[in-house]
Amino acid sequence: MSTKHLDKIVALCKRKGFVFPNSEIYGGLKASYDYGPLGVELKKSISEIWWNSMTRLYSNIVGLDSSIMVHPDVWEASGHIANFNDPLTDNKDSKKRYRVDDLLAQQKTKVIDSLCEILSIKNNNDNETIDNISQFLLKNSNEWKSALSEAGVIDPFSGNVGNWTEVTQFNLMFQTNAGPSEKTGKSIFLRPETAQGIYINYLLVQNSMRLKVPFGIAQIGKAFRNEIIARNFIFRTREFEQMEMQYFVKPSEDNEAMKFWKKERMDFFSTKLGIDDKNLRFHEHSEDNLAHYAKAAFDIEYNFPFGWGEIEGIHNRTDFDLKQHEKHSGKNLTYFDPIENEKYHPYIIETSTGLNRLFLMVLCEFYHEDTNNNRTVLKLPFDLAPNKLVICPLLKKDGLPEKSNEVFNKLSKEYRCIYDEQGSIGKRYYRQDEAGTPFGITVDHETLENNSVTIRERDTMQQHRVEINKISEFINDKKN
RNA sequence: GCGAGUGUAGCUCAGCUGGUAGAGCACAACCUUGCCAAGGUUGGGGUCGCGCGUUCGAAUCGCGUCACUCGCUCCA
Repeated sequence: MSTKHLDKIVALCKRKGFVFPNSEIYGGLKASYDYGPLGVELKKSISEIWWNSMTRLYSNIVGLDSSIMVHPDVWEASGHIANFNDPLTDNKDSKKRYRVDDLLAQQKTKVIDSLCEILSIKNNNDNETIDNISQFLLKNSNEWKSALSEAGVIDPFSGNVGNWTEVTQFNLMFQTNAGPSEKTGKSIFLRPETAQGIYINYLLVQNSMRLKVPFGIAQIGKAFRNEIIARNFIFRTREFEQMEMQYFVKPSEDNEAMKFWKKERMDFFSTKLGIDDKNLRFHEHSEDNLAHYAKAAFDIEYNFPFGWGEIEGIHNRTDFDLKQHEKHSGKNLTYFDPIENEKYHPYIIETSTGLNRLFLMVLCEFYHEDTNNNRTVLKLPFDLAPNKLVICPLLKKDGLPEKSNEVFNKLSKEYRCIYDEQGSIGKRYYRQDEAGTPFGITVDHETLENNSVTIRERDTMQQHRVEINKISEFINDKKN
């Protein structure tokens, strides 16, 4: 596979109505995409398969749909605000990026002296002075664009004075105001992950459903991250859809639960979505690479045309989040275990996957170029295909369109069907191959005599003669 | 965010050193066609990403901007 391959998928997505660039008539909006008529069906199919498998296959997992906007203190508690508010600068020469306070802490005193002089900041030769400098540079970045270079701030990587960019701050979270007036409105954030909505509701869910540990809460919803860079089509976008399941366990049983979910989630991709094992692998986060809340973390990665990329994270978040929310809210968030007769904060095993990434994965996995027959085929499994059947009159005359409409009306009650009478029959088959439609039903003159049609299979191009009232039976038998 | 490259019809692209926009495919109508694309006729569709500038005149040159691709960087 190659990048060329991805380009072809992007082109197919636009051509056939899977994915369009957002705001295209205005020149586009970076890393923002819209899902077209076929795309919305595929996306829904994937999320339905996930939702059904989570909430039906496991009797101790229930669903939730929490709101995108929550009390701002939630993000204080979760660590999202504290961990992402550092002023940064880039050295254009070495192309390295630094936190300004870290960078200044590594400078000789004369550099700090000189900075204080340039900026007229009181110099106490301490960390506070460094903080003052970096905050000042952040607030006045326009005026003092070149202050760092002027003062001779050294790049520890190159050992030379850096060619520094103006100091900027990256905010992961989208911030806005609740209430129509900016003055009186409260500052709120669009959620950067759906998980927190589960944590703050976990006791309400547990009580209302009379759940006992271990139990899980599943949720599908949009999340927003102000990514510094967004690349690779819909792989990393600022607005995206998460499918998360947070599993609450006895702290002593966390390792076992991790093991269980690692296997379950890997199986999901291979058996439920039909992804080839050789395109899937685990990636374990090394200890010094773990997020601030995690004890252990595994990613499931897929072999995309642009390389291996994360499609799901399975993390042991311990009791970090619940304890944080307890601390910040002042409410008791312990779970009472009636069997052990004790109270504790459950450990949380998180399985978190990105719907948009699965969408891209599915397209990459099932995109095929059939060079023998000179056609492009999207070999989507039946359950994922946006349209299941295409109904075609062999010819656009002799009452065949009318008969086809009858067949269409009958079958569309059961399957998502599409009707096509335009062009030669072969062309119509090929058109639908590219859109992933698994079966073609063709009405011909014989149909008028004995009510039988031709069913043509997308992947093998084989044809079968089937009576109209046995079509469902045939398809249900053949579809997987 | 930094660096490099790209941006002409829905798609893939042509358009040499500046002189009033082209092809193939796709799409639509009619004909042809009796089961696997590319047969015929006709037609719709582009202020050449956007803006400013240089010029008598710019798709073609310059600057800016937006978007995409690649590398670096970042990634709760």
